[in-house]
Amino acid sequence: MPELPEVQTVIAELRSLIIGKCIRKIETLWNKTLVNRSQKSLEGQCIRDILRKGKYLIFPLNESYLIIHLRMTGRLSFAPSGASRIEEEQNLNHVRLIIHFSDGSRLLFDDTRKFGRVYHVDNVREFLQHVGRDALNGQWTPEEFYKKLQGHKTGIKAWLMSQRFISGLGNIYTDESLFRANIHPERPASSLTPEEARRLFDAIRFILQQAIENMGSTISDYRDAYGNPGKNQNYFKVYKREGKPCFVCGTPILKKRVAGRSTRFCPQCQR
DNA sequence: CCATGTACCTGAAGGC
DNA sequence: TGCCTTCAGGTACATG
Repeated sequence: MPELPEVQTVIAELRSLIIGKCIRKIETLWNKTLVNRSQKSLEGQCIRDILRKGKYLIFPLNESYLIIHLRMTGRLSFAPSGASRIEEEQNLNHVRLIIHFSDGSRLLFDDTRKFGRVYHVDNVREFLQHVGRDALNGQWTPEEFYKKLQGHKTGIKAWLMSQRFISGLGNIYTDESLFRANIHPERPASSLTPEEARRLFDAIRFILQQAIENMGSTISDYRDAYGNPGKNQNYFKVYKREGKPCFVCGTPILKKRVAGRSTRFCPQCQR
């Protein structure tokens, strides 16, 4: 489910809700959700900050780190102290883990499909070393983006989705970015011209920032930390629009399996 | 290195 | 209504 904009939206909200709070207890309701790779105790440690790299949420604690990946249906919901019926109010029917804070408030991790994970680690750098630089990291330049494409004959969609070179893009925003840049999803990554690479670079930033302004996209499961859906699904140009006319040229949008995923694109506009 | 398939899970939607 | 298949915002791992 959540890609970079959805994770960013949740983080922005959690920032004012849980930074500074201290963990009283972690309650696991599905044992595979929590992956503990640290010898430190979580109890008594406090949330010092909330960071993000790609789709990973990073919570620095006093002596270790909690790292969360929401995968397809993961959802984080904050329950203030005294909010005893938040599960019913927000339709949290698949709560897998609860962080109980010392002030009585809670952070609930709900995850229908059980793919999401909460990792407890000592070394973030080591844990995320195979994840490429975040798509919205200010260090990116179009020139560097172009250079990274070189030597990779794999399709541009697979390249963007791998998370190894640039992180944060999933199925929705990859398709939306490639449409905006007029680039066919099966083009070999290294075949992009410097001009095309710049168009794609600009398109990625536009698409992601627009989605963040719209509080993410809700297809079915995604909700923010307050249980509210996003609005960005109203701005899709190709995602879920197969068979409908392209907004630019009128040609029906195609749906095709690319890089193992359903891929939507305009065969006329994207070359 | 690269592409493809499978596994992990649940539930919604569509076909019959 | 019910049964069966397919599909879904993701990633890791095995296989050619």
